[in-house]
Amino acid sequence: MLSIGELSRKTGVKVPTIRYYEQMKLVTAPERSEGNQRRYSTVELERLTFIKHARDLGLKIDAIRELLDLSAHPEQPCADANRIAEDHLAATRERITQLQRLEAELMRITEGCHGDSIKDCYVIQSLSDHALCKDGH
Amino acid sequence: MLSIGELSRKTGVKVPTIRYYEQMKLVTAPERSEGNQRRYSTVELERLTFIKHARDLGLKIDAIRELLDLSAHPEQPCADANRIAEDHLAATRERITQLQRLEAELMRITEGCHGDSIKDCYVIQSLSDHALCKDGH
DNA sequence: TATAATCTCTCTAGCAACTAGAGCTTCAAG
DNA sequence: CTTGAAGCTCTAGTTGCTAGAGAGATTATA
Repeated sequence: MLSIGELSRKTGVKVPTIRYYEQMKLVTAPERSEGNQRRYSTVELERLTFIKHARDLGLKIDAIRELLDLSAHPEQPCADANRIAEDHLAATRERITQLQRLEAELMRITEGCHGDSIKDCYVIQSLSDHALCKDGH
Repeated sequence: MLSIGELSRKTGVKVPTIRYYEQMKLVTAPERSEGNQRRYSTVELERLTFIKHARDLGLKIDAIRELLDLSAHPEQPCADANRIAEDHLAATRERITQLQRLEAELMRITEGCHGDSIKDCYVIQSLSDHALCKDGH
């Protein structure tokens, strides 16, 4: 039986976050000690490891909840689990593309500045005047 | 003189967001009509355009406030403005790298799944067992 | 000028996913 | 048996908005 602190150390999930997940019903409320402290078994350790890993991958709480529900029904087809992962992959790719566009513009802005006082600072000008941008964002 | 709705249409910033920015002191409280409605001049239009552009680039409210303060002092050196933009560029690049690592792992996970029921679904397994990951995240 | 349709006003509350702190109780080591 | 760390519940704060209630203002048309 693990205390919440030990569970935290083993999973890398902070103590208040574990309690938050319990509130959000991502993890079920564990047994309690005589003095009302949480005591976890390896079942909960595994479940929380799963959650941590999924969160590190950027999955939203709702998506994780869905995956946990799915994994509770081992005989069902896994198309749904795949769909969740693929949706997230697509969203991740889109976000990367978007950030790369921003990177390009930020480079242009920071490299373009050769004035030395604000009144002819390219950074400030670029932000004021959208027409200086190369692409429409 | 523009009403808040007109300002919204011209800048692409939603009406409640404009009021929110006023509360956050990103834009100063404008004049009011007889009947207490906000009336904006082109000064505010430009300022809000600046803000919108910076937000689209992903800059945080605090960074934007700093840039606005800087642009109010045209005779000061623009090194600070450059630093803000460069900091943001660095953060953006880091985020891209991070997302690319996630993309790789998500690909591995979704492509690896050839089972047809949850009990041997690679997606679920990968999330449960961190050891299946190639890199340490 | 009356009236209807559309804006706008303030205020409060909610979102995601936590984090921080107050004030208290319990546990484990020596 | 004491003491200090860890745990408990509860509330409120974070960021950048968004939604809704219920009231008042403005504008276009009849």
